[in-house]
Amino acid sequence: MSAEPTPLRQNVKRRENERAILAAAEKVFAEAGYGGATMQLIADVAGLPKANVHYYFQTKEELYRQVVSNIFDIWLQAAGSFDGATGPAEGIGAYIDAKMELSRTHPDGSKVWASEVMHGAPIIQDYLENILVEWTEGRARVIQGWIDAGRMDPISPHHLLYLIWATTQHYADFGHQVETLNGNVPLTAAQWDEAKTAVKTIVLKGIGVCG
Amino acid sequence: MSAEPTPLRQNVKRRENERAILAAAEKVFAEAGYGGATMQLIADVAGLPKANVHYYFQTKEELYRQVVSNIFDIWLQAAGSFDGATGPAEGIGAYIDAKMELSRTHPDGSKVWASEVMHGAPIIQDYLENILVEWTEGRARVIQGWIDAGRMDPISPHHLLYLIWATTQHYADFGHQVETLNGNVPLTAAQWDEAKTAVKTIVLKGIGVCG
DNA sequence: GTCTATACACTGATAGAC
DNA sequence: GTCTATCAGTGTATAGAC
Repeated sequence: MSAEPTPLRQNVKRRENERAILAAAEKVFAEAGYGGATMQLIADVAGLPKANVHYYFQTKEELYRQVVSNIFDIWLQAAGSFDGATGPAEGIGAYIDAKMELSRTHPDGSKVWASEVMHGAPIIQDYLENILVEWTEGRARVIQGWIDAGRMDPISPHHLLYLIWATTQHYADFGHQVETLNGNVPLTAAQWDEAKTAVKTIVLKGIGVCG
Repeated sequence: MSAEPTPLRQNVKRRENERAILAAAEKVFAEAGYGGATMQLIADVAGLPKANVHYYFQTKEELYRQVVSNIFDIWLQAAGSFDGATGPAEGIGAYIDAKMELSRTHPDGSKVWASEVMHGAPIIQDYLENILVEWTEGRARVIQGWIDAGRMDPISPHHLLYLIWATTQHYADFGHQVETLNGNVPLTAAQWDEAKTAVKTIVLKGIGVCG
């Protein structure tokens, strides 16, 4: 009934397995940290024997690096909200929305990223020093331009960005604490909207933009 | 020359060793996470044989619990800035200052706390559900009182607190990223003041308080 | 390509001499 | 109280049958 595995089929299987392993790894690394995560548990969550995980990703560190790398890419995509904005209200507002949405849909990725940075970014220091520095300086210049044009208050662009990163990612990284303070139930869709509105209201008004 | 160890002397030695172990543990747990930290490394940093660490703290988990517990206490002390404030400008401003100062002087503790919460607070969930919930609800009522009195904008107190926690702790938890974006050098005293001012400016203006 | 069995290193914890 | 030596358990990684 079933045909012999063709090269195409094998490639499909390979991609499926790699995706399953990466998804499982993101979850396990987020829940247990790099040191606490085990290849055995990642294999179990992915539904594969441990040796297969090592077949696709030779070492634990290589798998971890791939996970962190994927997260960083997603993170950078949200940065697009900044570009093509006609002013601070639109640009910063859309950026906050995008990052809040990422915290809602991708909490595990955010946690892995936070963990990596908290431990001194041993794996992705080169990303930080190159891509992130470049991105940050570019956006800081955009913000400074808005300030020079009198479209918002003279706030240090870097500290403004830190405040936005910290607050939006808090809903993912400290999601467990937020849930506990919410009576041990996850935020509802309405509460997520409330959070987005509260953050945007404070930030935009705080930098002197009407909204 | 030296006298026999008296009970007093032994107690002093005991306290010194415990303090050294706790300080080393905080540092190692912050840098490597719970799973990545080893009793051997903690012992080395503390300058003691590994067996001695086990003599004072029977298990790794017990030592970790003690570290997290200490951090939580320090965290709650900063909360005092809120009490006795005559209004939102003073209360929230002082609270931000206190939390920023904690991030500057106690970054390791902040990281351990963040790591613990990110992994679902397996050790200190009872603290969260009791002490933190109580503290948060109490302060939320204070803020709501200021709102009702027309002294600040009608912002959701919980989301305001999350924004303050996230932003102030970001300078500790993501200190490595901040440093990288600062040209690979730590923030100077002047830059810390700049950060404090930026955060307070955005938050206070953002909630409709003149300052 | 897939999976079982296993080598090898390391960790938390403890026993027992001092 | 202190420290050396060691055990039991677990982790990453791989060899080799299929």
